[in-house]
Amino acid sequence: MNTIRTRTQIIERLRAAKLRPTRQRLALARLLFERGDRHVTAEQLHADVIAAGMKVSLATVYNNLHQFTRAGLLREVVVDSGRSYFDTNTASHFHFFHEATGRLEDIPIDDLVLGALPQLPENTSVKRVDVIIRIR
Amino acid sequence: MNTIRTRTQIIERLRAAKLRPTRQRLALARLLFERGDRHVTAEQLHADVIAAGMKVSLATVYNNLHQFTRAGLLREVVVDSGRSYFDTNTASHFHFFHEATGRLEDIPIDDLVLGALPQLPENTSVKRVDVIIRIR
DNA sequence: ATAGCTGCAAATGCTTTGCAAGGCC
DNA sequence: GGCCTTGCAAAGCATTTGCAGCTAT
Repeated sequence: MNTIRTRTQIIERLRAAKLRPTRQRLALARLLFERGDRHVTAEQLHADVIAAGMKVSLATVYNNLHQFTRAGLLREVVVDSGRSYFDTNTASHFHFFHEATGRLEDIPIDDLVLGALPQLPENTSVKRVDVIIRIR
Repeated sequence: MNTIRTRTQIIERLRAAKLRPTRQRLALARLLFERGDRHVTAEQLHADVIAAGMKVSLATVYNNLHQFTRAGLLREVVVDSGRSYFDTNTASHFHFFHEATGRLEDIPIDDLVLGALPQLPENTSVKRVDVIIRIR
C-alpha cells in the first residue's frame, strides 16, 4: 500500500532515483504516486495526463514508465500478450485479472499463501513469482 | 504429461475437434503432439515445420495455434508482453520462466501447492490461475 | 555548459486480416 | 460443389528508436 505523497516528497523520490523532476516526469509521477495503488497501461496514463491538461507525448510516457520500473518505483505486470501494466505497488503481492474489463486488482498478500517453492533448476535463482487469478 | 500419439490418433484428435486434417495442420499437430510436453511460440513452431521440410506459412501457424487453443488442445501462456507461448500440457500446472533464454518449463503440479484461494470479487468466478516463477 | 530529457515520426516485432486460389469431404 | 483452409501481402497495434531541439542543474 503506497502512502499518499506530496509534490515535494515526489520530487525527492525522483531525485533519489537520479531522475530529474522535469515538468513531464513530475506530472506522470504525481498521477502515479499521489494516490494509492494504481495499475495502468501506457495508453491509460497518457490519457490521464492529457486529461489533466498537460502535454506529454506517448513516447515520453513509455520512457518514464521504464525508468520508474528500472528505479524500482513501479513493477511491470504481464497479463495479456501485447499489453503491459505497471503497478505502483512494488511489494510482493498477487493479482486478480478481470478478463471482461481488462482491469487488474491487487490481492491482499495474506489472502493467498503459496506453499513451499519447488526445487529450482540448477544454478538458477528466483527473480520473481507472478500469480494471476483470471476471473470473469 | 501427454502421451506419444500415432499419426492416426492425431488425425482422430483433429476430427474430434472438428478440424480437417489438412497437410499443414497435420504437420503442425504432429510436431506438437507426437512427443511429450512442448512450449512453443508461433515463430519456433514455424521454424520447426520448415526445418522438417514442409511448407507452411506463418499465418497458418498462427491460425492453427489459435484453433487448437479454442479446441482445448493447447493452452496459451503469457510470460512476456509481445510474445505468446503455447503449451501442449492443458492440465492445471505452473511454470518456470528462464529470463535469460526465454525458455518455459513445467513445474510438476505437486511441487508447488497453492493455499486457499482468496475471496473473489462479487459475481465472479475463476477462469484460470497462472503461476510463473521467473528465474535467472 | 552540458548531460539528460522530450517529442515527433519512422521503424520495429509480433500478430491479425482480406481475399483469391486451392484442397478436403 | 461447397465450405474450410491456405498463403501472401497488407494492415494493425503496442512499443521502441533516432535524432534535433529543449531544459534542469
